[in-house]
Amino acid sequence: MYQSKLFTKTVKEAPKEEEARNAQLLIRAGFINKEMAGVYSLLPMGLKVLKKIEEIIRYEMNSTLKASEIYMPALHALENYEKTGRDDLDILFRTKLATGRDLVLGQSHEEVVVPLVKNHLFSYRDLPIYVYQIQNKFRNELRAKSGVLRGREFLMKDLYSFHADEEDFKSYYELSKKAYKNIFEKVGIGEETFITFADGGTFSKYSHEFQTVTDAGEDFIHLCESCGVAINDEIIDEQDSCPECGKKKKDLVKKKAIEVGNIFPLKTKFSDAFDLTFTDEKGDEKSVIMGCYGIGVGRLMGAILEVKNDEKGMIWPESVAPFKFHLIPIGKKAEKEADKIYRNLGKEVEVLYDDRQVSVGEKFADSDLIGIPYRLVVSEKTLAENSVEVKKREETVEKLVKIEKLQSYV
RNA sequence: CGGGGCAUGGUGUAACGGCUAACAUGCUCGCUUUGGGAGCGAGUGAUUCCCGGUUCGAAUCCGGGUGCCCCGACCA
Repeated sequence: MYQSKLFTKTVKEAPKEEEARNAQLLIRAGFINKEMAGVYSLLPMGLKVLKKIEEIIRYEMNSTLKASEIYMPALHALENYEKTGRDDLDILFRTKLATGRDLVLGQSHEEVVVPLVKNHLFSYRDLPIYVYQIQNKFRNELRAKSGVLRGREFLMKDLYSFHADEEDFKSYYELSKKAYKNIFEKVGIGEETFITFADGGTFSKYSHEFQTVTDAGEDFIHLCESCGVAINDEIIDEQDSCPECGKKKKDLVKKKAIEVGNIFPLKTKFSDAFDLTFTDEKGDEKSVIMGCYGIGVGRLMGAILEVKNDEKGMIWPESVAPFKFHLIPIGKKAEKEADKIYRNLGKEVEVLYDDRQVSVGEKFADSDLIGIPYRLVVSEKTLAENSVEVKKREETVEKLVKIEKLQSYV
């Protein structure tokens, strides 16, 4: 893409109202626009990053977890929440139809997916069922905070599983841990992200969260460094030791972290609320066992950024970067060759081509801010060697690479 | 929702109750310049968040709103 065609601009200083590192960088680089507290527009490069994260999630949902993607509405009937007892949640955005019927904006989709599945589930032969969606959620938070980490409208992946018995649920739940681990590794924060025992609510001992260690986080976890599992601070008082390997509580390390994912055994809480049942092999009617599995997609983008940045700007992992290469010509004489390189590389990978007539310093500063993995500089100097200077964003060393060898980086 | 802070061109900041609200940056035009946010010149851009009050006079003081940020509470 030609940088001159990008309608967004970078700015030197973030608005002073943003203190969160993720919001400062995303706004300075023109990835997002703030509409109000906790509500952001996604601009071209921000959207590209988000779409890449979505695709990584989709792949794991489809291939590892064999789930089917659907898309449910944001407008929900309040009646459904009366059935599950969640109609008094204070984070619900409430609204009405013109006819007066009470509605809420969806903050989660159990109240929609269970009646939906009820229309398609009758026999044990129909089970298990796995459905997921990637969709905006609305939560009327008393306090939005930390940039994109806690918004009032935000993109979320939510998966719901339906099982005939506890064993079948259990094995799927374990598989979901694996899928989640794959996702966080692929987006580049595998080393900082830990599965964490958390409160299971009234009907399960535990749920599990995926917590990314960063000072920007709003949770505290107690990390067991021997087995790489953590315990959420909210349940630490009930524990004597690591539930995974038995290491003593006093040897766990307390860290600040952000919850990027959560998986939750629901037992029959929601299926019972809507009489979601099936007929088993013996002809008996039984309740369906459920699980739900969430990932905050926008929050994940923010969490990646909190982990991957330096004083100059963002450092995107290649898997989610808006572009792979940032091509920068210096001087009139380099432009012709840069055009040619852009045409060749651009056929195979995403290249942001800085074709703007601005000073070198500005190009470099913007390049560091935007944080594309590979910076390619073409100048009279490099052309004398028939080369291009290649620099990885996360490294300080540059090296000259012959133009014909550039293909090996694709 | 409890506590604290802030609000001035697009952005970042300045201005004793008193002159035409200043500076930087941005943007426009011209010249110049191309290996780290370049230089010179000329322009442009503001209902000082809103409503009310005090005063001869309010960006500045007072009252009430609203918005934003931070701490806490909350977070199936």
